[in-house]
Amino acid sequence: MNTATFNIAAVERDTGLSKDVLRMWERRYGFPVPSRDNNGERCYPAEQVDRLRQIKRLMDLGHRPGKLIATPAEELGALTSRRSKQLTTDVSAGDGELGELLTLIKQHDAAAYQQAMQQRLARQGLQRFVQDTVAPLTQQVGEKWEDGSFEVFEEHLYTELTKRLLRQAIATLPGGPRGPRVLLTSVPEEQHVLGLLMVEALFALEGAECIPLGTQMPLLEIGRAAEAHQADIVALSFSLAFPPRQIPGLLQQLRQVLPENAALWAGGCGVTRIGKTGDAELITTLDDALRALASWRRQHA
Amino acid sequence: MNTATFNIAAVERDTGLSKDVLRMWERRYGFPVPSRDNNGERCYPAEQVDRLRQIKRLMDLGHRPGKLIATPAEELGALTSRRSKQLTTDVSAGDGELGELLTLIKQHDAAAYQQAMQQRLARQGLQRFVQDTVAPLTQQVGEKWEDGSFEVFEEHLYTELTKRLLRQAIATLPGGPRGPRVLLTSVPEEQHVLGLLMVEALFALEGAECIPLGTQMPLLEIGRAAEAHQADIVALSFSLAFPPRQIPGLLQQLRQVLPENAALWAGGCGVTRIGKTGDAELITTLDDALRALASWRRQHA
DNA sequence: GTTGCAGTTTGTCTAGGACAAAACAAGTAA
DNA sequence: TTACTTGTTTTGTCCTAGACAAACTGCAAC
Repeated sequence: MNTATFNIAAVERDTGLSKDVLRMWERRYGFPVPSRDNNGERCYPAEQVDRLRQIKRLMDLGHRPGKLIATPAEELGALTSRRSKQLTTDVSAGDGELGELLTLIKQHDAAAYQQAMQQRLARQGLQRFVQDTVAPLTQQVGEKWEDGSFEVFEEHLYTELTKRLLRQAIATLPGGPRGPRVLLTSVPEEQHVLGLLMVEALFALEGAECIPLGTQMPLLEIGRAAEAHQADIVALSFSLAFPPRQIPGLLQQLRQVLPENAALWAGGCGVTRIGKTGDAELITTLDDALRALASWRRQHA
Repeated sequence: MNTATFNIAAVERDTGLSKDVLRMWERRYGFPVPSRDNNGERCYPAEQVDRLRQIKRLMDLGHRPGKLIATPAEELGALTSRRSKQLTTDVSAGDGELGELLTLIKQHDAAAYQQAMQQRLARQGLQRFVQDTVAPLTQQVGEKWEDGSFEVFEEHLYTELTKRLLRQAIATLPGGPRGPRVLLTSVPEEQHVLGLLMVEALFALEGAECIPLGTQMPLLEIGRAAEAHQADIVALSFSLAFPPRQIPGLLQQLRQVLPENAALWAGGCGVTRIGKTGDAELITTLDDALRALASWRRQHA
């Protein structure tokens, strides 16, 4: 089976590599080399799509395409595991329980995972649950995915179940009449929402009024929403997969459509890769976010 | 303000119109006509981006670009309201309470909306809540958005809050050891999840075992997930915004990577616009979904 | 009505060229 | 050693312009 072939649009959808890039690589590196259909259009076999996704994964980790494409398939796996093992060990060493949670996901046992997490939440309280469980767990799932020991769909399952837990926990919190009004969202193309939910949980605990708008808001709409909700802070999230080149321009454009008195905060792993900018405050960790909130309150006391 | 200009990538992000289409329209229809920067690259002013989004909205409704672009801006609004008013009236006439819920969203009063919905859920029970409240409400929000009386961010707020309610309700249901195992997800580029959640709620009520994988799964990964979870049914959702041309090929490819004995169901407004296919069962309404489930059970009794 | 057939509209693909921004390497200064 | 500057290579994105197939329209015949 798996004799299906993919046209260039399908490959773009499935790998996240733009058509331009796919054609450019073919021209420059001689990979991928799809066959052609009757109209002379590219037909990618499934195996090339898989390899492309693996390469994209490594690129998001900081590797460069020229080298990856030159590397034979067998060595690709080795590349990653070497790099992320050192990361994984010092994170997971401290808390073997996280490993058990990961195992439940790996076994696709949704019910057991949810139960274990519920218990943890009850034991730790929401703040520590977010900081000591969800955050490192997400980190590790990311690493497992990077080194290939988690499939994409396993990461999706983790994300989906964890989203539900966090949302449920947030729903039980009282609305915060106290702190600033924080509008939480992400730009189009950026679909990762776990980071936003973690921040929302922490902010809601601090009594801030969070307005979750989900992901993928067009820039002009973010501006309108900020105005309509009279938001004090607009918080955006960028994941590692988001093209870093676009971020600075994007923040600049957003700054221009936002009300003067609204603060713009940009967080997530994606912003660690860009330099400082005058348009937005960059927030790289959950602690940073709490610090930023405290600092905002001091300035607006 | 709003003197910011957008490059072609930003416009693609914000409107959902591909770079190819943007350039083609410029060539053919003479709109949009962006200015150029020092490198000769296109710079779109904010107002053109807004008009493009409006046009895209109407296209998703079935209008054709050639005519829309020829229509002056003032008339665009009229086009839509005329078309959807007749729809709205016969839906909302029966239940004025839905109007109140819409008003709460329009006033951006998240807390009051959530409370009202919680009450409704308690009163109606989950099944009727989904079928008689969430489904028509979603329909109406879509129409309000189409005719411009809802902003995008208001639709997002509705979606986000309603997602939370449904997920919370689903979480309280016991896992179903009885029915088929249903894997719920959507393909990359398809981010709408409310429809999937509604189906999940109904199926979970029927005792089926639902495996929610969130949205945007690459095709090959859907195949792997179906195998790993031993899914009996793979249920996909397509919204109106999803390019209809891609759907048939996509279902065909998916059918090829799916285990033989797994059924493939495709639902959502998006599939109403494509013809019958041998690769998947098309499901256009929530009732259809329940019928399909009952039918599956009869065949596998 | 609806079925079939031309004609028109529309999106997507193709090709290759150009260029700027990012990443790297090497050399120099503290 | 570290920290900074400089030149070079790598890489993605944008550009133009042409071709074609699929989808839709309108008209005619049944």
